[in-house]
Amino acid sequence: MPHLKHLSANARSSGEKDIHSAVALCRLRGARMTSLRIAVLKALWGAGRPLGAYEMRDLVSEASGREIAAPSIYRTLDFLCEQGVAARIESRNAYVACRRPEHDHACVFLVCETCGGAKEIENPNVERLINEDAKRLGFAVRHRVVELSGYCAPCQETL
Amino acid sequence: MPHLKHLSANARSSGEKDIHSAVALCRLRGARMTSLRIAVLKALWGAGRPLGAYEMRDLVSEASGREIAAPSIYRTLDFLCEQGVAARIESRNAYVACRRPEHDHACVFLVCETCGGAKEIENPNVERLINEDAKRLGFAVRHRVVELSGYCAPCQETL
DNA sequence: CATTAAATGCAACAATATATCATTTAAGAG
DNA sequence: CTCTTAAATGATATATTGTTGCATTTAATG
Repeated sequence: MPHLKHLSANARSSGEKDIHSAVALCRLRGARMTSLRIAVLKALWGAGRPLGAYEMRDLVSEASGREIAAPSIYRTLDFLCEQGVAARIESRNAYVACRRPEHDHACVFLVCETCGGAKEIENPNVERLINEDAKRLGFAVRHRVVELSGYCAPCQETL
Repeated sequence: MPHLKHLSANARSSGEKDIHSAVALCRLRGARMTSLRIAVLKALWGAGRPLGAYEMRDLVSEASGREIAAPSIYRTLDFLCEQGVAARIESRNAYVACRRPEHDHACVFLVCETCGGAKEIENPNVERLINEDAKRLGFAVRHRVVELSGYCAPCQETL
């Protein structure tokens, strides 16, 4: 495996297999996996970090050899988020491939302000506590956003 | 107290006193509380719900009788957030007055998709769990975003 | 192959946010 | 009180992010 030194740990560990299983999951649900959707998903996995919509547009446009317009990218990203194979980082206006494609999952994202990387973790206890708060207030939760920004371990060492 | 039926519960309960204590807190820290900063803070308290920056610009412009430009509004909102007397709702691109002005607080916001209202609660356990996760990963947290969107109790009854 | 709903292309535009530099304001020193 | 100086604001332009509306293409199904 040569020429991998510029790829992040996330990108290195994300093989074709992960994308294929994400694609398969969407297909199982009856969703159409078009070439654009697959291209966007590949770009997300390949980046291994949150990508802005316009950054994504440039990547996919270059990879496909033609100009993809912003609305197509936004629609595609919306679709991937609905399917749970991607997630939007609200505090960054950016999108990442999601490791937990089950629907309505509650992830915690840790976003590094230095390298721009995002780590996704699960914490059922956080989800439970939050849901308890909501229930106590009679609030019907449709979507959860739990994001931490700061400095990841590698970036702290570099300083 | 006449003519209050169009104000939200939040707005009703937010008197001058709250604003004054927020202003006093900022002053104690050595911050300059200018007329623009106070006007923006008043608008935030008065609204009792998250306001977008441009919505804020229109409100403050009308109240002051002259056009305030977007950059001034953004700078002012940034300042109020740094002081902890306001908070940004990332998933809404909006700002609310903050009931817990202590710095580096971890609030949970419950934002209603129907009425646009936002309720702010504290949950030290959520904060603790999140911090434990971060610590385990060697991640240095600088900022936390915990936001729920869904339907508040009153809006559920209306349906 | 025809039908049809979903997906995409495309152009314009709306909403959100920032950069830059000139000007004003206000706190503290003398 | 006036001067000095740093902070805050004004003003203009521009960058970035996201959406609307409608025409066209694509792909699943009969």
